[in-house]
Amino acid sequence: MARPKKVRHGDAVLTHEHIVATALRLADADGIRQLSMRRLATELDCGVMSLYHYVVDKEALIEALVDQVAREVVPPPKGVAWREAVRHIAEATLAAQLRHPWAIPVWSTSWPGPYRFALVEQLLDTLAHAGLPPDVADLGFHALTNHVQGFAQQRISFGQLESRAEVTRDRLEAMIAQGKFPRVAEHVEFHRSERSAQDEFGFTLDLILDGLEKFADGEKRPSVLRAGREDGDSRDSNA
Amino acid sequence: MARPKKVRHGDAVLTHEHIVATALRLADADGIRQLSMRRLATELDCGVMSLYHYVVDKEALIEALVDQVAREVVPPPKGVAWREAVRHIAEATLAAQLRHPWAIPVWSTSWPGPYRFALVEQLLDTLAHAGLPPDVADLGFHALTNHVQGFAQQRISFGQLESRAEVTRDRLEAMIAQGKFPRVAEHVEFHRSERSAQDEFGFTLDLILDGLEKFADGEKRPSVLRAGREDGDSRDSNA
DNA sequence: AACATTTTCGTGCGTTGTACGATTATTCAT
DNA sequence: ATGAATAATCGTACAACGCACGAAAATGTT
Repeated sequence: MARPKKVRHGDAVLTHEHIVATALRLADADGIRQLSMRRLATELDCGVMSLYHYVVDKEALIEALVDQVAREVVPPPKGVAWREAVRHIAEATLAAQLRHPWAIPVWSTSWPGPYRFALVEQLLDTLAHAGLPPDVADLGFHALTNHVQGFAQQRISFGQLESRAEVTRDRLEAMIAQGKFPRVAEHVEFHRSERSAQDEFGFTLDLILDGLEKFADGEKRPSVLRAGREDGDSRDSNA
Repeated sequence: MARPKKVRHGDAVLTHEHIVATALRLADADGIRQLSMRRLATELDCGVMSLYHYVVDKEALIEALVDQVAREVVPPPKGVAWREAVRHIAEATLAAQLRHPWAIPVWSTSWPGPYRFALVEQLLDTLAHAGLPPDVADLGFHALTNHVQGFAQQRISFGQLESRAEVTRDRLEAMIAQGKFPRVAEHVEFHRSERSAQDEFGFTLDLILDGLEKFADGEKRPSVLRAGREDGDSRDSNA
């Protein structure tokens, strides 16, 4: 009978929000690889299995974490032009991802939660009001999100390559020192230089937006795409 | 003294190539999540720790696996125009990734091996001969690779969403059924329709290439980028 | 007071990567 | 041929993981 008397160890009440918030803190601090259910339970001062009353499994937990990051993306002000709205969404999403680098690799992999759904809806809706043919809007959506996602990924990869992690850096230096990859060497040099501190993100963003805008209001027709869905923008948000 | 006599169980000789080839087969068959050192050793009919004589750790193994995928990308024929060369590289890379879907999430995450380095070099070199300002080439490189990577990612995500995995599909249906995301519903419908069977990949690829081409041979200057690196294409492959 | 429901969590199972050191096979100098 | 050095193989063991199961406690209801 030498059982511990109290069953609830922690002082605070255990809730979904509290669990997710704590997990988010741990992920921000030590990365997502260091986040285990055991560590999370220890941090929350509760038993491991208690967590499973609020979260079906670890995957669902991570989904919730990513969704919290998506939640940080503040929507653009109402009434701005579509290009500005898109730019706002893209930049805000990038910023949120860079604030939580661990989320970047899982962003596209994990199932989207409600906040990420809302974010997608927002971007799609913005593009739908841009006067683009529906097909172009659908494809443009992916072009834009791919840019954001890829840029974030590249940033952290190069970032952790440059800062610490001598092993990684030495490996790059060794590869370049072979002399077999002069263009890669130049490219790395470009990223190290101040030139690349310019608005790289905006450059490619504008490139995509310019490309899309050409299709606005019948100015140009998508050549590689078959005709279809000519209804235009008939359906509104509450139709 | 009841020790097993033979130490080498398998018949074939254990080499790095053999290990990587077998691991690749297992990954293709059951996905990378099912690939464990133990399973690999079992398949090779050797002890688990024997693997570590040829591979420093599992991460290095996976790097080698991804590099094998990069190896499958055949270079474009010599002498073709730069746009065709870029298109070739992009399409071949996409095809290789889709042949090994498990590699897609790890492609950007894992350290690049020699074959992926060569692939990067190839694309950079192609862009360097396109008459683009160096900065534009460097940024265009990322725009292109992000498109390939993102497209591949989206393809497998949507693919495994549509085929089996009823759970996942039901979750999407439930989200849409809420009626809060009409644009997402349309977008999913677009991807399900025949329209999206068109050359979506090429459309966005052309969009990027068109955008880049405007900067060729001084036709246009990058506006958001500060001047710099005006040397143009002075350095050749063997300078 | 008695019961039902929700919340908590200890125990244990199966699996993972890999550190350590022993064993065996191979090569080479003598 | 013989011994020593080197390379290759692998059994054992450890710490960590996600989580299934079912018991215990807390809380709510009547």
